[in-house]
This record gives sequence, C-alpha cells and structure tokens, in this order.
Amino acid sequence: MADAPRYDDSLTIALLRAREAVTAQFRDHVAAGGMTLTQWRVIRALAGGTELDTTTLAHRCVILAPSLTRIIKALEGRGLIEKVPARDRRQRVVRLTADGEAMFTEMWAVSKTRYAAIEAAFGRAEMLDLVDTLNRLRAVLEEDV
Amino acid sequence: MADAPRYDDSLTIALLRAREAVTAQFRDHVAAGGMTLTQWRVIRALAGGTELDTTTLAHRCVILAPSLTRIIKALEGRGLIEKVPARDRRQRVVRLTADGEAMFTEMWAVSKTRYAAIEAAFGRAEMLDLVDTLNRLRAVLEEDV
DNA sequence: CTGATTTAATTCACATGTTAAGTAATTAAA
DNA sequence: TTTAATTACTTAACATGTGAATTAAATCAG
Repeated sequence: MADAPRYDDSLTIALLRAREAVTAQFRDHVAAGGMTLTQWRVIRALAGGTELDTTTLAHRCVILAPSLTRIIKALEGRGLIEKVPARDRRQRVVRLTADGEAMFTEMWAVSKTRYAAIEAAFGRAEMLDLVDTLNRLRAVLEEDV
Repeated sequence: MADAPRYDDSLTIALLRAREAVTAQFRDHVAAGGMTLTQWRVIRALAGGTELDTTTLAHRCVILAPSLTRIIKALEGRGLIEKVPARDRRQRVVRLTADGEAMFTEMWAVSKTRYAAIEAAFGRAEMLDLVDTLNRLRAVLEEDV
C-alpha cells in the first residue's frame, strides 16, 4: 500500500516510520525478557556499574522525568536496579543490581546481533551518515529556527 | 551537555532525538489550537474533503488502531470530524466537518511557515535526502534483516 | 444456505508521553 | 542567618503506545 508521499510533513512521518521500523527489530526480543524498549534503554545506560542520577539518566535515554520516575519504581520493584546514596539528597542516583547486570549481559548478546544485522542490511557507511545527519538536524533546530 | 555518543544503539537514540527536535517546532502551535500532535496528523490526513476508513487513516498517520479509536471519539465529540456511511459496515469511514476544515485551514497556514523555517535552516536538499534515506532504511528493514 | 474463517474495529489493561502542580533539599540574597 | 529563589524529583491527570481479547460483519468452504 504505497501512500502518495505528498504530505508536507513527510519529514515527521518519515522519522516516525523509520523509528518504528528500527524498534521493531528489537521489540520482540526485549519483550521476551519481560521488558519494554524504554526500560531496556535505562538498563543499557546503567550497564557496567554506571551510577547515574535521574536527570542525567533521563537525558541519555530520552525519557521525560515523570516516565523515568515510574520506570525506576518498576525496575527497582523487580530487583534490577537499586538506589545509591547521593551527596545531594535531592537527587536519586541508581545503578544496576547483580540481577540487573546479569539481565543486561544476557540480552545484550542478542541485541548486538540485531544491530549488526541492520548495519549489514543498510550499510555501515549509510548508517553512520544517517546518524550524523540526524544529529546535525537536531543541532540546527535546537539553535535557532 | 554533550553525551559521549558511544551507544551502539545510537541510531535509535538519534531517531528519537531528531524526532523530538522536529516535533518541538510544532507542538506549541498545535497545542494552542487545543490539539495534540497526534490529533493534528489525523486532521491533516482528512483535510480537503478526504474520506478515509480507520485502517487507512491509521496507516497514513502512523497511529495504532486502539489509539485512533480514542482520537476519533475525541475529535467527533468536538465536532471536528464525522462518520460517513460505508458499504462495508465493519468499517468506520470519517471525514472533516465544516468546523474541522476551518480548523485545518487556520492552523495549516502557521504550520507551513514552521516547516519552511526548518527547510531554510537545514537546507532543502539535505532535507529531501534525509527523508529519502529514512524511507530506504525502512524499506530495507521491512524486507529482510 | 450453514458453519468456519477472516477482517475491521473496539475494548481492556498496562506502560509511556506530556504538561502542570507539588515537595523537599540546596543555593543565593538580604 | 532567615528568607527567597532554584533545583531535582515526584505526583496527578489525561492522551497515546502496545499487545491481547472481544465483537460484529463479511467471506469462504462444504
């Protein structure tokens, strides 16, 4: 079903669809681990003993603060992450538990494979170029416009 | 705050951030019209007297069926869209009301301006190339991998 | 024509996106 | 140092994303 690509917001739609296509490559695998893609981004950001406060974590994972509050609660409830005492007591600093690290290690192996498959299918150079272009677009939009 | 871009899923993150940056250019304007970006996509898809069934509309707007059900209910409740009798009575075919068309026309003027600004800032050729690249990525992923 | 299957939407349940308001801790100002 | 302003999160309320189950209508097989 080839839609006539005559939307002026084809950029928005193209971004939506591309993201949908990419995440579809990982969704089943991540779901099989009892996780959502968003939760998986958090686990990944903390992998390897990294300790992060909510603000930094939210920024890195591109998750809004209220969502992250809920996600931390959920992952903490499952014993995958734990709080770390912080100097600034306003902050909530977290890290993976041993179970969390194990979960990451187990899933990361497959995840890497999927990512490599995308790279192989689309081309490494193309992919690097695309990421670069996306980042430049973002830089331009966050400056002026 | 320049994060070290060493995630292997930088593609996923780059897509997320780029989309975030683009939608940010429209969110306020659309919100001022009492609408969400998702609802606006639906309005746009129906502009100009277009009649569409839920499945086609969902595909064009990249919205899942359950979400579209709720959105249609909301927009119908506001008198912006209305049902159209369909041959196949399983389908729900909708179109804009006169109010809906008016709402579109009013907002579209500004929306076009914003889009033009993005094009001016990022470059028309770059933008067309980006959309093309995104669509090729999607095509590749939806085939094999 | 009747029953089984498929298709189009809807509904449900839960996770996340999004904005606004609220809380507690830190910092800055008087 | 006491108050005002900021900062880091959390909570609340509502819209959307997501997968599974449900309902109604159309199609197919026998």
